[in-house]
Amino acid sequence: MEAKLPSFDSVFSIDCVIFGFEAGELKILLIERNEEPFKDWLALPGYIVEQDESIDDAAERILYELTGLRDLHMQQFHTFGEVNRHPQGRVITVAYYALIRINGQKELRPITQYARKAFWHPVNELPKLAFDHSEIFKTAFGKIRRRLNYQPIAFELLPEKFTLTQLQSLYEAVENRKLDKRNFRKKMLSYGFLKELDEKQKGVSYRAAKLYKFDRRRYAKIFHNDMNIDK
Amino acid sequence: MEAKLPSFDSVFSIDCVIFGFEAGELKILLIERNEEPFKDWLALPGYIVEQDESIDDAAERILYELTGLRDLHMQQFHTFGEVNRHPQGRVITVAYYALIRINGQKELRPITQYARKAFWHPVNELPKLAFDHSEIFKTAFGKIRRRLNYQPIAFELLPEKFTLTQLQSLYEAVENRKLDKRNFRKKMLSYGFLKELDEKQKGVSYRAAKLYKFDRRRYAKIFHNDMNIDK
DNA sequence: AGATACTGTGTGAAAATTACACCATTAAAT
DNA sequence: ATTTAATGGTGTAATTTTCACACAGTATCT
Repeated sequence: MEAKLPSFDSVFSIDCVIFGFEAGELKILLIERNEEPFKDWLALPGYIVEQDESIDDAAERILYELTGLRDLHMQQFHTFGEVNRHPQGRVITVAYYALIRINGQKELRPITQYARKAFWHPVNELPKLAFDHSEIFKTAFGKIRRRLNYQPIAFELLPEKFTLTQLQSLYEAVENRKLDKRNFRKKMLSYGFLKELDEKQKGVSYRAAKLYKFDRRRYAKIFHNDMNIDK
Repeated sequence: MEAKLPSFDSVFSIDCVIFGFEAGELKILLIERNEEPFKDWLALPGYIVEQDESIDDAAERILYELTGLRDLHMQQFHTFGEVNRHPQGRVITVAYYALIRINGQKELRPITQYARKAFWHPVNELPKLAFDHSEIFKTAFGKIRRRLNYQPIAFELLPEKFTLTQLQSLYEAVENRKLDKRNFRKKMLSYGFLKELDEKQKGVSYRAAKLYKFDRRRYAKIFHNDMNIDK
C-alpha cells in the first residue's frame, strides 16, 4: 500500500541574515548576485536547498558557499511564502539569522560563482535588495532587537575579550537609544556571567579599560531554568 | 533571458497547533487521519499547500477543511525540515499556532475525507502523533508558554466575558504552577486593559464573580510602544 | 604642564514584586 | 432556618529592582 503513494520533490530556499558589529555600527552580510534572476542586485546570502539535506544543514552549506563563512550558529526565525515572491515559480524560503564577530582575519570569499562578492553593509541605509529580502531583513532585525534582552546574543557580536563600554555601545546600537553607564555596568555585572580578565585594552590614547569575557559556563548554571527555555 | 530560466514547483505542507482552554485544562485540536501515510493515526491538522496560495492563506484553508474551524488568527512559529520527516519524500512543513475559545456551538466537522474526525485533546497525556507532530506540538507549547507573559494571548482562549479566577487558572495551566490570588488580581488590573462589566457569573452554586472583558483599545494605547513591537 | 578622551564608581527615590490570611456571598443540603 | 461547601474579594509590609544623576582618576598626546 505504501508503495502506491506518489513521491514528492520540492524546491525551496534558505536565506541568511548575518549580523556583525564593527566600529560601533551594526552591519549585515550582503552578496552581489551573479545569476539570474536579480543578477547584479544586492541580496541576502541564500540559495535553493538540496533534496537530501535538512534545512539546518542547508543553511550552513549555503552561507559557506556564498560567503566563505563557516561554523556559525544560525537560527531559523521565519518562513516567507507569498505566492509571487520568486519570479521563477513557487519557492518559499526559510530565513535564518546569526550574529558573529566581524573579524578582519575571516576573509569573505564566495566559493561558488553565484555570488560575485560578499561584504558587510551597515543596517542603516540599506539599499533595495533582491526578491523580498528587504522584508526578510526587517523581520530579522525586529527579532534580534527583542532577543537581545532575553538571550546572551550580544557576546556573539563582540570580540572574545571586550570592554564594558563596547558592550554598552552594542546595546545602544541595537536598541537605538542611549543607556546610562553606571546602571548598565551595574546590571551587566550583577548577572554574574561576565569574567573580569587581568588584561587591559591596548592601543588607545586614553585610559585603557579592563577587558571582560562572556563565561558560558556560569551563564548556563545561572539561567538553567530561566532563559534557557528559549533555546 | 528570463524566459530561459527553469520554472519551479514545490511540495510542502502546513501543520496547525490549535490551543483551547476548557474545564481548567489546556487542550489542542487533533484529527484522526483517513489517508495514507499514517492512516488511522492521530495528527495535527495539516496538509499540502497549493501552488497558488500563500502559506498564510493555506493555513486557514487547511484548518477549515480538516476541522470546520474558520477565521482564527494563526501565526507561523517554526518550519520543520528534516530530510526524512515525511515518508513520501522531501516535504518540509510550516507550522502555525492559534489560540481559540472552545465553544460548544462551533462544531468540529471535517469538510474533506482526509480527516475522519476532529476533536479536542488535553495537552497532558498526548498520545504518539503522526509524522514529527509530537515535536511540532512541543515546540508550539514552548512558544506560547513564553509568549503568555509578553502578549495578551490569554484572552483568545477565554470566553469574551470571564472572571479573574478563570484568567488565573489559565495562567496556572500554561505555566504549570500555582499563583497567588491577590497578587495576580492586583497585577492584572494594574495593567488597565481589563474592563470591569456590570454583570456577574451565572449558574454557580457559590458567590458569583464579576465578569471582565479584555479591552483591545486600551491595550493598544497602553502598549503601543512596548509589547506591540512583537506583532 | 595642560588638554583630551575615556574609565570607573555610589546613593537615594520610586516602582515593582513577593509573601501572606480572613471575612463575604451564594446555592445546595439538611 | 441553619449549616455546609465552594469560591469571591480584599491590604499591608518587606524586599528587590529600576532609575536618575556627577565627578574624580588615568593614559596619551602635544
